[in-house]
Amino acid sequence: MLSERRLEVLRAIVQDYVGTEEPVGSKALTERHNLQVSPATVRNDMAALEEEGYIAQPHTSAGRVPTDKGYRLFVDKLADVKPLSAPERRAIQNFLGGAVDLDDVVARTVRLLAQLTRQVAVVQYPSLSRSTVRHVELLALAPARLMLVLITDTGRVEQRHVDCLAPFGETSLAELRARLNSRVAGERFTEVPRLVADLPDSFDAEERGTVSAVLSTLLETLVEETEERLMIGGTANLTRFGQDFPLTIRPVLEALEEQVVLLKLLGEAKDSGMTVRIGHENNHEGLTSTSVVSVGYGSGDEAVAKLGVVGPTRMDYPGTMGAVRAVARYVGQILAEN
Amino acid sequence: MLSERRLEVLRAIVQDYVGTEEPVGSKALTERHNLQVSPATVRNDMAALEEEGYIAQPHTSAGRVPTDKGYRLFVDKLADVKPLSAPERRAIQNFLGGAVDLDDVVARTVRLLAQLTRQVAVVQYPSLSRSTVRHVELLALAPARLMLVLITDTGRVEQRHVDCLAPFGETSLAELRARLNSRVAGERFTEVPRLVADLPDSFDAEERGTVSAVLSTLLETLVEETEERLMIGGTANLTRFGQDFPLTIRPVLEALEEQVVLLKLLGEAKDSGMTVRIGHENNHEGLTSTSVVSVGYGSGDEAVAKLGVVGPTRMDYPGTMGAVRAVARYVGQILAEN
DNA sequence: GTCTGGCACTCCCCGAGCGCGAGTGCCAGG
DNA sequence: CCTGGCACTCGCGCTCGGGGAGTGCCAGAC
Repeated sequence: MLSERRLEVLRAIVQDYVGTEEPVGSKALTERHNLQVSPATVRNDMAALEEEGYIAQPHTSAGRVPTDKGYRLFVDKLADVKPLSAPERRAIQNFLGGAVDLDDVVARTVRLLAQLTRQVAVVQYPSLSRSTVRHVELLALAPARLMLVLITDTGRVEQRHVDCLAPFGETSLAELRARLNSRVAGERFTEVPRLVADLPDSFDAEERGTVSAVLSTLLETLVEETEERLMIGGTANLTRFGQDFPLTIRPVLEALEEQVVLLKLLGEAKDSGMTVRIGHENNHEGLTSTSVVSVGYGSGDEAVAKLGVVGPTRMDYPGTMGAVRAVARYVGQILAEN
Repeated sequence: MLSERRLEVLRAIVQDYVGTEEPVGSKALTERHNLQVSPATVRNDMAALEEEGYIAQPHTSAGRVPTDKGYRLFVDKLADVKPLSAPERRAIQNFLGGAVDLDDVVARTVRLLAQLTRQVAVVQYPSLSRSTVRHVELLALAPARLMLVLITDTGRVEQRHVDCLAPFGETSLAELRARLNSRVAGERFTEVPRLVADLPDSFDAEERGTVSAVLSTLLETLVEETEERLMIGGTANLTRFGQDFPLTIRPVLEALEEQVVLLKLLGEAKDSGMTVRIGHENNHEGLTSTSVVSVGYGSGDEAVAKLGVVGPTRMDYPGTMGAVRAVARYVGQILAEN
């Protein structure tokens, strides 16, 4: 077990390194933090911390740098989430309040997060699988072609075309629309398959094919994982990463473009509470020198999606966590208001 | 007026510089292109080209590099659009053909363009102002709250909430829906205001307020310029820019994040035919070392939106133009099929 | 007039060498 | 267990010089 002071030294190293972006030495530490001990003592502590794998030196006789393990300990034990100031909170509320629709909410959230944290922001659209159905709309585009529009309680809209074998009358369409909605409106997506299973039975044989086609399109839409969308912003902040550029920034940009990677990352995070994944914990080659801070958000108690930021492992964790948490809360509020 | 050979020299300089990314000298030129003249002659030509401002040297006694003016001449007079190969075209068609909805079409187009050109791709969503209305849907969310859904011929869906002063019956709602659609379905957005102007008159006094509210929300949606959306991809390709990184890449990323900037850029491009804006022609500080190749696309003869790529001024113009044009064509086809 | 070969000149790039300074590990003493 | 002292290490930045690619100019040939 590490002594109290050694933890204090680790905290100081993390803080200084995050601030200066340069390896920190024993002398500088004692000067900037009042540790009440001499540099030599700190050196001994550092040697111990290095032994345990919390810090490392880039070269012999250089200062120390926290390792992923060191950041992990810092986040778990040594850092408190830093709450935002009142003006900051007001600004968030004002900014998000001006949104006109879901797209706009997400877009504004991304901008906001990127600006607050000065890092890359990622916001997932409210997930279909955890939402409920607000309304299903059916339109005839052509005699044998329908459009299915699915509207969720979070305001998300999905649309699909359905080709019917036989023309489908306006009366039948109205009936199907009415029955469909009376069954699924307000229900969770996961319940829908069960609720509509016997719907085709109540239609004439000749209409049954089309009804089934509509239903299967609907079900497909509900489970479609590829439709887990997200929005990214603040990539320009990547340029503040370091100066060893192409090597660092390239794989990160590539990872960010692969929405699959990000969705997986967010998916692996805890459903409730904040998740911080540091460096190698991301299990992704391009993201070994980045950390991801994410948290769920939703209109009610339950999270409908996640948002977060991606930044260098060398980031201001308390501040970032504070911003992420605050933004998630306000987004939840905005969604609840609609 | 420049002689034939001097133009040939300029073309060779552009081609070599694009290939090697290094200033090109007279000797290398004569070796790689069979100009049938000696380096000394080429040097004279180069001096003339420099005099005219088509090329420049980074330092005394270094090779020459094309200027924006040089690229401009190259694009206008010396280069032909390079058509894609048959396999490439088939690949495009296959890839785009798999799209399930408009979002997917746009997303796939972005990926495709980025991959083909190895540059940053930008695709504008079909513009509302040039589309026609396919359907307007009205749903009652609550007694005094409606949702307005606007579906365009390009498959785009916009939704807005409308608060009514007084509850609005289901019958009235159906009537409004029917009348609204019979007037505007199939019409261009620009016509809509005229077509619905007298609609409130045909309703009872007490319903008129709500009808007006719905209409004004509809009109707002139609003119909403902020809703000109676009999608970006391939930013990782920026890392191939050069090695003097932070300085080059930073402002470009920032410009790309400002969708307003991009929309302005695309907006200034010609409506028909391909537009190439080179370096300073973009009138944007962050984009002085990038060129934008853009073209309109649409389901019919007329362009409903634009797409293009952003890359270094030192880019393969013929190839890029070929890819952009081909992709635009196929996207148009896909849209027409729906 | 136009092209060519020759020649002197310029200037960037690259690697070697060097001093400085920050930081370390270790040790002896409090 | 902490502290001050001390020798050592090693990366960084600087300068310096050689090599090479490229240029401009000029005189001569076609």
